[in-house]
Amino acid sequence: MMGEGSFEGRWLAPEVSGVWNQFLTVTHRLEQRIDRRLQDYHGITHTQYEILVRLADAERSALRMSDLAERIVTAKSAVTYQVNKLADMGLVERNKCDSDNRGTWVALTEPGRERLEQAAPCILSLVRELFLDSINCDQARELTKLLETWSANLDAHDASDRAPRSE
Amino acid sequence: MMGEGSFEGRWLAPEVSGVWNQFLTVTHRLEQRIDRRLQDYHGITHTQYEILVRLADAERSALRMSDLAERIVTAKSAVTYQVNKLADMGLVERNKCDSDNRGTWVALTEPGRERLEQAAPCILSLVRELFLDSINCDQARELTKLLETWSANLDAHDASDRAPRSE
DNA sequence: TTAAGGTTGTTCTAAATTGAACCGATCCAT
DNA sequence: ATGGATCGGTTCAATTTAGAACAACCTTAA
Repeated sequence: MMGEGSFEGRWLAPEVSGVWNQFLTVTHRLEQRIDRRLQDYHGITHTQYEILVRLADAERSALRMSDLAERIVTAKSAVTYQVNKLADMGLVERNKCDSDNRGTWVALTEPGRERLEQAAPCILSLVRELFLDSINCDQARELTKLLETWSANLDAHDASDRAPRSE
Repeated sequence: MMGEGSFEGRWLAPEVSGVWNQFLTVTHRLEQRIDRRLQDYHGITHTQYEILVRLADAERSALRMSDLAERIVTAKSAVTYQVNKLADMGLVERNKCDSDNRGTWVALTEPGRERLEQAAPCILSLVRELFLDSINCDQARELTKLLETWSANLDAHDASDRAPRSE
């Protein structure tokens, strides 16, 4: 009734399914920790922080809404919501786009940059402490390779998604 | 103004910060994909699926609310909410706890087990396709080690959290 | 020019998640 | 025992998110 590959109630070799479970658990816990740290000490959520980071990394410290949505991997409506909040806080600025009247540029303001520069060291030290410091060079290389593979898998899966019954 | 270790607008060596960014992106995309697949084909969310999995893996296919909350890494109130929904769907059953009158046992029902056995192969094949198949044995070992380290880091950080100014 | 089709971003609604407040029940010192 | 702390779970309000519907705009091809 459980199909082949069953190991007394599991559907994956235990050591393998363990990796996946722990992966889920660890990622949840990491995000939770960062979120709490940001809210407690810097008054912004992780999503908002990610927006500030992406903006700071961008060309003229500005991005289009859709770009932003793609980079932080959320729905467009969520970006609208959060950008509005950030704009209310004065950390971000909305400007019309000249070349395309539909578009909006979101730009980091000076207070926004300051807030980011305040928060970043705090968060990065947390990321180091929890995540990066435990990785040696070989492992970093290996992990990078894995992440690229997973990313490519997702891209491939994206493509095949348009034709649902391609298997 | 940006502290030491600044690389033209970044606050971490580029290759290192890249790992973290991609880690965030990949985990989001993975979860998104699994969530969509579950909702489209099996009418449950990822959270609900995780609850069913944990129950199926548990002793007598039952767990206490708090246990459940800890295992799926969410707030207790979210568990109450989701268990109620699952109970309404008939996939799960709530029972009073004999030894502790405050407690509630959540148990997988027969329909619950059936639903899980329907969904699991679908999800596991997706997990394999996107995540596991790209990993060879060495990498799996390495990844397992990393996950355990991260987990331990989080535990340690938990402990030091009670004394906020322990640094 | 214009109509068709795709893109950009917002709005609206429903769902999910969190954290705080809360209530019984339990535990443990005295 | 009994009073105070703690635990297990629910309830409630506030925040966040996704998705669908929508309006405005752009592009292209006839």
